[in-house]
Amino acid sequence: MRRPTIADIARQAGVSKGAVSYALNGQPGVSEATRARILAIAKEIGWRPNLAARTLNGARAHAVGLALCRPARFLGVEPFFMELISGIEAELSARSYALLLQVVGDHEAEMGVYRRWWGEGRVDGAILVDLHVDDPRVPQVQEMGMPVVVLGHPSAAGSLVPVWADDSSAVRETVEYLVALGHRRIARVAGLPQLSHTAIRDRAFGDVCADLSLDSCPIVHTDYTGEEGARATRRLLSSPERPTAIVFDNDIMAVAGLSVAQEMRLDVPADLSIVAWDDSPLCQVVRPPLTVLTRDIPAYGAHAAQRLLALIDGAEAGPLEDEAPRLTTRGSTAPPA
Amino acid sequence: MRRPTIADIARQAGVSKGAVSYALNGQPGVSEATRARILAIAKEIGWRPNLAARTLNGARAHAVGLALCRPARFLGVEPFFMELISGIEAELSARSYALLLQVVGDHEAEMGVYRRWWGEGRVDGAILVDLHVDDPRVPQVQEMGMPVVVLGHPSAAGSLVPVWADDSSAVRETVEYLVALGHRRIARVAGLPQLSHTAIRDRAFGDVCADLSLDSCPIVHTDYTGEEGARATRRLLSSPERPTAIVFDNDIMAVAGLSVAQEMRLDVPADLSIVAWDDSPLCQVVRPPLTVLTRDIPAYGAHAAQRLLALIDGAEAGPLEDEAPRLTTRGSTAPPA
DNA sequence: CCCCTCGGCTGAACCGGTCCAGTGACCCTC
DNA sequence: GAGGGTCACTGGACCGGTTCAGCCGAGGGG
Repeated sequence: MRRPTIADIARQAGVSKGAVSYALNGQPGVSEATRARILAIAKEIGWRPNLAARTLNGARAHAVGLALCRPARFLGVEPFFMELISGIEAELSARSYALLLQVVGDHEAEMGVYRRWWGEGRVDGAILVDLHVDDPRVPQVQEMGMPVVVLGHPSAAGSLVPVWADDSSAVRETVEYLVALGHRRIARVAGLPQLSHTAIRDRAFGDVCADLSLDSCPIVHTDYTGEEGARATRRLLSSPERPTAIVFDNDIMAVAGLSVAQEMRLDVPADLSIVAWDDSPLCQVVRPPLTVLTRDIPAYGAHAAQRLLALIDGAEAGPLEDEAPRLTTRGSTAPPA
Repeated sequence: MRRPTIADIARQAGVSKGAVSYALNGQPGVSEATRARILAIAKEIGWRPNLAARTLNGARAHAVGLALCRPARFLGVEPFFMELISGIEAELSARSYALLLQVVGDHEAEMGVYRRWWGEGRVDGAILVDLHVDDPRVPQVQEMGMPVVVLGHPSAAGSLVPVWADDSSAVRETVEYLVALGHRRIARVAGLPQLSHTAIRDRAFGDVCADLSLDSCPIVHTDYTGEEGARATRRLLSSPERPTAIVFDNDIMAVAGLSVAQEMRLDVPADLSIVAWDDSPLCQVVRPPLTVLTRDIPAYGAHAAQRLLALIDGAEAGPLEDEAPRLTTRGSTAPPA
């Protein structure tokens, strides 16, 4: 049982392929009566447009690509990507676009994937995430001429369209809040130093600490895992200038830090205040529940997808600044004892 | 700058399109000298096969589909899907297959997605997850004639190829272990009751509790969220026949349960033992670290992808029983006080 | 020396759509 | 009633590959 084609419909309706094409695509060139007849036949025999045939005529592939370049075990850890993907999807599926996903090992492999997808006509565009400082992917995709939206700060996006949020102001808001509570020694447990958003947050943290002339404001870099988060916390809490507050770059490290504090018989929040970046069910489930920097990640993904679809449609798309992360206070922050 | 086609290569090499096609596909019909010349030109001008054109000739679409039918906020919570996807991908990308992903709201939408993908020739097959009891999707995809691998127990897979693990024996192993420690009142905080693996675990739990004539063995169903896990735990710990051990169906509920216990001034593991289903960094980060049922989820995904590719290649693929979850003991389980 | 075979290649059909030029039929208008 | 315009539709080229029938020339066997 072959899939029905427009030729089958044409034969049944007693018209030409061309007329069927017009009818099915809502284009002028057929009478309403004929159109209705053709649509009825198409429905009856269960006709679906063959995407390959359409694509071959220079039409869109109706798919966009996303290559994620983090080891599988890190991907699973953070809800971020799954939420991002569901946001992207919500937008794409409304327009019947598909998402092509690939998990790759490094940036070279990632570029290989994009080149292949683009070269094969499999995707109409892509979303670039996890920008690095001086990211080599930016000039490379620019050169490919593929429509691309970048999730990250405009300063790192070259001439690509960026969708971003103001992490700096979020960092500032957090530190100012902690200082208002009375903290003078605040530490930051950051993610991978080569990521551009880590650099931006690091700088903002340094700046605000200098502005407020804090006593100490160390930054420790990690790989986002709970183990490194725990180790960093242990190190910070063992130092002579022990911080009274720590801001973590993700939820899993914050929870690990909380465990370390409890292990060391420090009370949270009396002896140590904790702030996590990105809210997740996890943050609300532990005791005390964690004060967090909240982002609407699905919306972030949806906006990126919107911008990309606009770009694919040939529209001029400018950068989009999304809502900055908001501080949501819970039980893990308080004035130092 | 148009993408180069085989016609461009043919012109440059001074041969026909046909000859180029033979050369590029490693088929007989051209001399080795010509083949080398053609390959060199193809490489030089950066030729890539146009997938649409190939697909149009009845070739494979070189993509498989995966539609996930859980609300976005649940998806983000559990590392399961991200790990599963990375496992699937590892296998697919080795064969240059792409993964089409879509997050849908309900089973009807999911079937719509599969029908569209299959009808449009966008995918060569699909992977079905989260089987329900008497799942309507099973007969429907069977009817479509699309190659499909099911992640779930053979009893629910109809004539589709199942890839599964023996959850029953894992449940039994866990309960027997807890009983060996001295527990007589063991509860199970389960996931969505309509999921077929929940039903299987429920039955196994009931069976082993009966076999060992336990004093009480309540089951509470939840939606997998931390909140419901916490509520279920609170209810169980407030009952007159308070359990001394609880087995949770995922990690986030187990952590929520741990928090509830600590809130109620119960010591874990002295007053309450906790077991979580599926290991994750989270389980190792909390205090005490959680005893868990460990599965190699990426491998699970990889096996499903392997089976599916075999099916697509027209091979006869039988059911595949994957390794059963193993009990990994950590600090959250001990003899009752 | 002729015939046959076979390797190497060409030309064209084909996949399932889109889209453009062209063709009648019909209506309107002066 | 001739000219012009519009509408509904046809036929065929085309997208970029694959594949098949057939052609040509070289080499081998009788």
